[in-house]
Amino acid sequence: MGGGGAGPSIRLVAERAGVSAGTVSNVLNGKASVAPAISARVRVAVEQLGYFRDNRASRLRSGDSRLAGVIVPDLTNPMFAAFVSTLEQLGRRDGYDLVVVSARNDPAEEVERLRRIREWRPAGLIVIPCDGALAERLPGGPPMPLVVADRIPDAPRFDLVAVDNAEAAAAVVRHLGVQGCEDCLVVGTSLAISNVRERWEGARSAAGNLRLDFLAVGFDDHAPPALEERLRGAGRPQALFCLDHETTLAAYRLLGEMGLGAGADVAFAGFDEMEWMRLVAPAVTTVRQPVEAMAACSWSMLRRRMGGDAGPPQARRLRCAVTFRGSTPRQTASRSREADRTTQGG
Amino acid sequence: MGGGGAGPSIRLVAERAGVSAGTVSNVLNGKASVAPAISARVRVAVEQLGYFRDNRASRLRSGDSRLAGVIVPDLTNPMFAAFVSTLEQLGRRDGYDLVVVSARNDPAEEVERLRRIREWRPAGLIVIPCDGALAERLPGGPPMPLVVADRIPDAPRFDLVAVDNAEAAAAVVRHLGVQGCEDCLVVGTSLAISNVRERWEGARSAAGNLRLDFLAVGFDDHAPPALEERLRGAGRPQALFCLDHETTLAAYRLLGEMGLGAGADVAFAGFDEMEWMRLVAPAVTTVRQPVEAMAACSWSMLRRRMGGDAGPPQARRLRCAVTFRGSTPRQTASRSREADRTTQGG
DNA sequence: ATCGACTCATAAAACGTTTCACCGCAGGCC
DNA sequence: GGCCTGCGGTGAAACGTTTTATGAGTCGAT
Repeated sequence: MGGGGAGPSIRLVAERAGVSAGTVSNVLNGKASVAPAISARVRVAVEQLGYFRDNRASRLRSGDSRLAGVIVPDLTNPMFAAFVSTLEQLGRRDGYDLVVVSARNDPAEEVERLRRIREWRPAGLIVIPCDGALAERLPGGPPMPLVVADRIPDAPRFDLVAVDNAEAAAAVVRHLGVQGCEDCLVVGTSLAISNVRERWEGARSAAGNLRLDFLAVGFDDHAPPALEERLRGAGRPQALFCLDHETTLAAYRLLGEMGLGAGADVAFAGFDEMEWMRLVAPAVTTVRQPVEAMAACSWSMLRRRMGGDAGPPQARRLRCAVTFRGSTPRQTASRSREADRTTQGG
Repeated sequence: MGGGGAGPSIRLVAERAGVSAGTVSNVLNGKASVAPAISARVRVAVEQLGYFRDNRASRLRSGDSRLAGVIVPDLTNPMFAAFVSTLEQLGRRDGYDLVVVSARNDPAEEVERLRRIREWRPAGLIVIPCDGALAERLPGGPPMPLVVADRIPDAPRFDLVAVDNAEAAAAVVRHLGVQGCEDCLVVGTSLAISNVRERWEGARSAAGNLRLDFLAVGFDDHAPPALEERLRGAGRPQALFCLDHETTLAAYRLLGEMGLGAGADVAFAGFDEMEWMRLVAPAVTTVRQPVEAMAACSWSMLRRRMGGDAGPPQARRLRCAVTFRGSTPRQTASRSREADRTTQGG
């Protein structure tokens, strides 16, 4: 006995309590009514043997999966970590086990993870895709409840939860304009990510007579040379606006290494508020995404789907909060100096 | 037939390919040799039906679990996130699925998570306990391969991977002494956590004639009032040394809110290097823990246990790196001023 | 021609659980 | 006493897979 896995089986418990296996199951799951005396005997046997259920058999037999998969592009990104952490709490509250995996920003790994998760027969999936295009390279099988969060796949066949990227970016750009900025370099990892694309378009739509220029710097460059070049010398823009977590961090670090002061030498704004942005001086103007709300919204949508709702795909947009801080100061005094320097633009 | 979970069963594939279920299994797992013609037919059928294995049945039947559980106190702590992320990569490399859960710094939740994970019959567990005492309130059952990381349970019955806490803290304290500090307030969440305890003891052992004082501030206080009181007014210590991630962040934020400059008004050092510590001015002196190495070490120890090794528990200590930066400056010039202010201490 | 050895495929058993059909039995009612 | 109605328990089937014992067939050597 003892079997492959450790631990006693339900049959052993049944034998010890002098009842049948079905009765033990009924006691443990409360599905059918059991006489108090028997129930007590069973509980004692469970306690004595240290029995605990084998979910593999349990979930196999009862088609009820009570398992949900979560895939994020990168667990070390604090935003995604918060997302997962919130989901975990919600899942637990509703009696679901969560399988959390990170795709490490690699579409190939994403699809591989999806394959493996699927083999556990989850009741639903919440995915933050690492690439807009690859979100629909989902394994073919039967459609499974699926919520796509944060980043929008190219084909809108799924339930969707995201933030109001364009509006948030527009707010930042408008602010820069009001502060007197004349030109701004907008930086992001890649326009292949829907977030970055939407933010860039939102920024452009609100540019007014602020000159905008976009630069894609990719993921793994800590000090992107292309960016460094743009910040060096006479052509340096008055403002720098970073469209995602990675870029914001990399650019701010680069500014420091180049001896440029955020706010003083270059106005600086970014996405994805993190604690340090309030700790530095001057503090950094950022867009704060409502991660917890996004997680909660994703979970409730997924629950509805797992409950059997088969309506058409829904999309929800959550509003971001922009906090203006010292890193995007009024450009009055410095503008003349800057204008002098950037004669090439005139 | 579709059954409870979605997707076709292995029997359907077998029927379609005109073979038996066992043969399909053999083709898919390569355990026994199958004639090339049959193998091809089976693969075609698999492809056409979109078959994929049901791990619940698979792992149930073959006792092989190929599943490992990971429990950390808090996924939003970047150190633990990095730990998990590394583990995930290693697990995948070795063909293991990982179940990752966070205990949210709550021992009760930790034990509840452990219970639930256990029901999936994992082959092993890697735990960063949220509390030294509660690590051995493990569910009773049969002993399972288990590696405890980062924090040391009170009873050393398990394999253990941790860092050289005492030595790292001692290095920081020695540095403070050399810089001319006379008194230092040491802050940590709780001495119930072995890390904090070891660091505090290491600090004390290296104090020399530097006066040390310890303050426990708990977890959820963003601006711990007790700490604020100690930093206000005449009794303010010359140096502040924070013994863990949470405290370092909270204390640094508090300094800012109080208008005190780290380095200028109070020498400041902390544990758990994070990116912003290099971004602020002056940069923060910190102890960097080798998280990735800790994860790799945990995994290799667990693999050995899962492979059947039943030797006595082993313990490994990894070395931390201390980076001295501007937040712990030489106190020569300012010491006289400070001494003037802290007349009560003279 | 017979035997042994080897290769492949099959049918059935097993894993641990839940569910389903069934049955004994007590009690109330006619 | 016969009959219906529930209650509370049982044995067996089922979930989808892997494994094991078995057997059918081929080939080469005696």
